[in-house]
Amino acid sequence: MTSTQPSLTIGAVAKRAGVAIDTIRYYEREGLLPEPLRRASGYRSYNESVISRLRFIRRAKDLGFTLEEIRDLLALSADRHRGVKAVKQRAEQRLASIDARIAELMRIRTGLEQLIEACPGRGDPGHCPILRALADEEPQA
Amino acid sequence: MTSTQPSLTIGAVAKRAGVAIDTIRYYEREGLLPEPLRRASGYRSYNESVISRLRFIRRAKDLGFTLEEIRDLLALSADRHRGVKAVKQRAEQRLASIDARIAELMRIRTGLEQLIEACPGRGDPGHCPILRALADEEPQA
DNA sequence: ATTGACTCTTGACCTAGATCAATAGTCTAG
DNA sequence: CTAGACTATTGATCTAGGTCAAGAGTCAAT
Repeated sequence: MTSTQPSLTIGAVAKRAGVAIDTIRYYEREGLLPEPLRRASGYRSYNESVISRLRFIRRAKDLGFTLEEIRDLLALSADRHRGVKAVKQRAEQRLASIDARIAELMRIRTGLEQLIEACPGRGDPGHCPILRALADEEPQA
Repeated sequence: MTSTQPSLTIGAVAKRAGVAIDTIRYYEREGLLPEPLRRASGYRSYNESVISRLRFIRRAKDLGFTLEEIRDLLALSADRHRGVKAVKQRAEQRLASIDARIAELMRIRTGLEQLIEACPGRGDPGHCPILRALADEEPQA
C-alpha cells in the first residue's frame, strides 16, 4: 500500500540503519544483502526493504548468531512453509550452544571465586592460592 | 634440593607441556616466557621451570585470562609481597567480567527461548515469531 | 659418514567481522 | 561551474592466538 521506491543512497541507508557504509558493502560481498540496483553512475540504489534486512541482521547478531548462520536464516526465511521448521531448529541449536557456553563460564566462575575467597590478598606469594593454583606445584615423582 | 639442569630441547618441552613447538616460540616473542639459554648451535636450552610456567599459562587461559593478562599475572607473581594484592585484584576483575558475560548470555538465552516456545515450527513464515522478531516490522510512521 | 629427526629464523597465513586508505569518478547547492 | 560531499573499487590492515612453510643448519644413532 505505502510501497514507494525512494532510491536510497548507501549513505542514507547506513545512517538510517545505524551501520557503517563499509559494513553494508561487506555484507553485500558476504551474501547477506542482495546486490542492489545501480544508477547509471554505478552508485548503489536501495529501496526501504534493505533497512529492515539490516535490522534483521543486527538483531540476529545480538542473539549470538554468526554472519554465516544469519545468511542461512535469511535464506530459510524466504522459503515459505518449509523454512519455518528449519528456522526453529536453528534457533534451538543456537540456544543449546548458548547454554553450553553459560555452563562453561559458570564452571570457570566457581573455580575462580574459590581461589579469590581463599586468598588473603597480602603476604608471601608462595601462600597465595591463586598463584599456587596456577603454578600447581607438580608432585616430585 | 632436587634441582637439576636437564637442558631440555624445545621439542621435549613441547611434548611434556602438551603444547606445540611454535606456541612456545610464540609465547617467548610475546614475553610470556623468558628467553632461554642457547647451545653453541643456537638451539634453545630449557630447564624444568619452563614446564610449570607453561602449565601456569594454560590454567590461566582456562580461567579466561587473555595472554596479556597472563603476562601481567606472571610479572606480579614474581613480585614478592606486593604482588599478592594485585593478583587478587586481577582475579576479581576477571570474575566480574565473567559475571557480566554470563548475565549477557542469560539475557540472550531468555529472549531466544521465548521465541522458540512461541514458534509452532510450521506454517507461514509470516506467523513465525522468530522471523517476526528478527524482521521487526517497523510501525509505519 | 650418512641419514633421518630435530631446530633455527623469517615471514606468510588463518578465522571473523569488519575498517581504512588510495585513487578516481559523481552529485548537488549556490 | 565549481567546491565540497558523496560514492566506486581494490586491496591492506586490525585483533588474538596461534599455525605453517621454506630454506638452512644441527644432532644422534648406525
